[in-house]
Amino acid sequence: MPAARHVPQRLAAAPATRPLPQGWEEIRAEVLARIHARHWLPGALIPTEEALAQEFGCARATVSRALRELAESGVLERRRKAGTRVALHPARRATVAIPVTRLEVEGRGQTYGFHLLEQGLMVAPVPVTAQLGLAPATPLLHLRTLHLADGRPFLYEDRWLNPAVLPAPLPDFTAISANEWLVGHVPYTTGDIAFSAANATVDEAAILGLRTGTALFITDRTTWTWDAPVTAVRLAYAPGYRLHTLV
Amino acid sequence: MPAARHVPQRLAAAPATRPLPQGWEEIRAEVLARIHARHWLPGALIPTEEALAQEFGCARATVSRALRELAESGVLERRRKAGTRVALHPARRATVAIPVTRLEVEGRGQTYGFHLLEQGLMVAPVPVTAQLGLAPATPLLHLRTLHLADGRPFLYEDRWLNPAVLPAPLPDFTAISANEWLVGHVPYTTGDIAFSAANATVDEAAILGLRTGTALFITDRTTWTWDAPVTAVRLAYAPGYRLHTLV
DNA sequence: GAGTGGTCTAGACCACGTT
DNA sequence: ACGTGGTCTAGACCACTCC
Repeated sequence: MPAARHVPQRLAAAPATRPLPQGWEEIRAEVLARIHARHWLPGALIPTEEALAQEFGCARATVSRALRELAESGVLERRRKAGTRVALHPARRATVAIPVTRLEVEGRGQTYGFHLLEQGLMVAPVPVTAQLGLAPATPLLHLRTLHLADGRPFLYEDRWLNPAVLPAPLPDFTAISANEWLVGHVPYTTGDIAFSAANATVDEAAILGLRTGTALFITDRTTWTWDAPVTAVRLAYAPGYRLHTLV
Repeated sequence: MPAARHVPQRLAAAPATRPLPQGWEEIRAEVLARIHARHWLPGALIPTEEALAQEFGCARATVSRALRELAESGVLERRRKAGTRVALHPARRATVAIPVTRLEVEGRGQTYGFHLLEQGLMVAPVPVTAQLGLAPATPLLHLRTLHLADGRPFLYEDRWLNPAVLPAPLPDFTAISANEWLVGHVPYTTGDIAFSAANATVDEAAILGLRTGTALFITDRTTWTWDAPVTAVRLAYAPGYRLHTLV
């Protein structure tokens, strides 16, 4: 909880108000409450940081922190000079965690395992090189891995690695999954992730032990380190997988 | 860009270093660069805020902002007294935007439309009431809506609304979609979202104009206002839909 | 030009968790 | 107990953008 020292009293006190919000978290809650109470309507301008700071008897920076968080979660829209508005079309933002597969499995209390199905340097299909922004004929390291939970197929991973940007001694990918080695050895800075659904192909069904056509949850990820592409990977999850938002 | 005034010069200047990072964004980039250069290894302690502030010649609050952002995105792990470490198992966090369906369609340059397929007050299935934390026999408002893009099926929405918490004059849901009315009239404070894949049922296939068994991208959302449940909704997207992360 | 948010500073107190 | 991050303050300058 925030400190309550040095609290300047409002001179123009509203009669019998509830206690002032303390700290940026309570201010954020208070603003949300006013929006929810339809005291501040969608699209409406809310008071300036300075006005709110005066009302709450705190520094402007504290109000700023609260409003910034709300703007980052899509509740408010802020522009200099124009002020702060309640979002009219709240494209709410949600955060998802993308853990290493081993931890994802172990987090469910299951035993993790994996099989490297294929490994080889080869020319990638054009969609892959295009996605990575590489010349069409660039040879890439292709790894296909089946991840297991309690010995049962959990996730089929089809990965292309750019050998040009990998640190020198490549590991034995039958001993450590590419997934896990990468996060420890190529901390990435940017990436793009897309989620979708697809019917299992004949190959995917065979690998995952499913009937052809089973609906699979798909994650496509492209990873970059500064400006060099590192890896493009497609993850196909066995049925039952659900990706949850945080909090 | 941040201000560069009042920059205290480092007394113990390292010889011929590159210019100091200016502002919290550049500091964040510098920290990321050191991690990426494997100067700071996964699991390792990095200097304290105070030490970095001294090194960069800025206030501690500026370093704090940069490190906080990195912690929020999963790159660093911070604990009081224990200090700040490079995340050993970086469960990277990604943010997705959840817009109103109409805007999602219009954002693709397509024309939006919808049909209300069913509307009625009825006892919800047990999984739904359980998900909302309501008594099993609670009557809920059930809405089934088909959203269209350029006249073609885009999204099938199966929604349960808690009438007890809705503002008094309910709209004509054939004129405004529940999706859109809710965001304008019941700003929510919390919610849980899960993404998954499922084969289209016979009904879903008929509604969306697909073959039974087609893989659908599913979003399940539960929404609360403070502590009262508002709505539980299942969205089934027509094939081709991809959910992208921001940035 | 002027108003608003965005950032920075220097200092301070506090909460938490390791020791 | 003590070190580290978390937060707050009061003031300042700046960037952006609307008028």
